[in-house]
Amino acid sequence: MDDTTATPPGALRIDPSHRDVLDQVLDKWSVSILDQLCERPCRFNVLRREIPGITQKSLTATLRRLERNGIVERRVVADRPVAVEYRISDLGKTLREPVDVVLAWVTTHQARIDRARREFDDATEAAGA
Amino acid sequence: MDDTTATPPGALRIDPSHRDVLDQVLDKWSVSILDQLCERPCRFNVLRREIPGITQKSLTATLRRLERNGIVERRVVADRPVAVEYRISDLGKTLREPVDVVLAWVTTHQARIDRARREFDDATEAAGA
DNA sequence: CAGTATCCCTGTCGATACTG
DNA sequence: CAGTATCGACAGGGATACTG
Repeated sequence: MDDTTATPPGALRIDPSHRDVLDQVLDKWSVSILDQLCERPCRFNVLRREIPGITQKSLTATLRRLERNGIVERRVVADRPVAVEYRISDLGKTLREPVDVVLAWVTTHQARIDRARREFDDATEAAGA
Repeated sequence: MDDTTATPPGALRIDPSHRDVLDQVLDKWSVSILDQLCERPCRFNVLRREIPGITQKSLTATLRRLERNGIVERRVVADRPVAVEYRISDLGKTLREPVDVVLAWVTTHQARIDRARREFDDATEAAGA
């Protein structure tokens, strides 16, 4: 059945600038940071602790990139012992829904993807052997 | 204000396996291939032509990965002069909507993102100078 | 506390050449 | 036509050390 999944006429096509935005905003660590900052504003080391596996370097780089793209806001709270707070921007809030849609897709289809992978790997191995 | 930015109760959190799927399925070339195959099944060199900038190597690698994840199906059509057809799978069709949601987000907010980038770059440059 | 600076390693990507 | 094989260039990411 060529059901209604069939490509809607107005289907979107990707172009390099789209790619560029996706790379900057949906990369390895951005989604985790987004998750965290959607819950509450956070200081640097809180984010560091809440996101297992991330290094200072990657955290700094990702925060900078998200800040540059207007997704998060950086704000110096105190300066004696320096304190910096990151919070989600209004633009960033709008990103949450699309990301959740994608994550929901992953969750929904994960079992099927895993199965596909196993079958592929088995078939490949069998052929290769 | 500790407003209603407040995470909706059911908000999704990312985990490593989600990350892994996103990397395999929303990477540099996958979306373009998805776009193309959602329109019609294609042969290797047709895809190659339709997707500007992609190399054989990347096309092969991306198609294999998508095939492994059950997103596209590979099918040998003829074998005298070898002909191979790639088509979107049922699972792949379900990926289209989430991807379109993300692309729609990019399209909607691109101007704002561009502006944010310029402002950030200007501010950074001013500070750096 | 919140970074910056450096080194190094690995994976990725493109270009090129070759094959069934 | 549809790939595979190989190589060199390069960016991303981690570990470590240092700083205002």
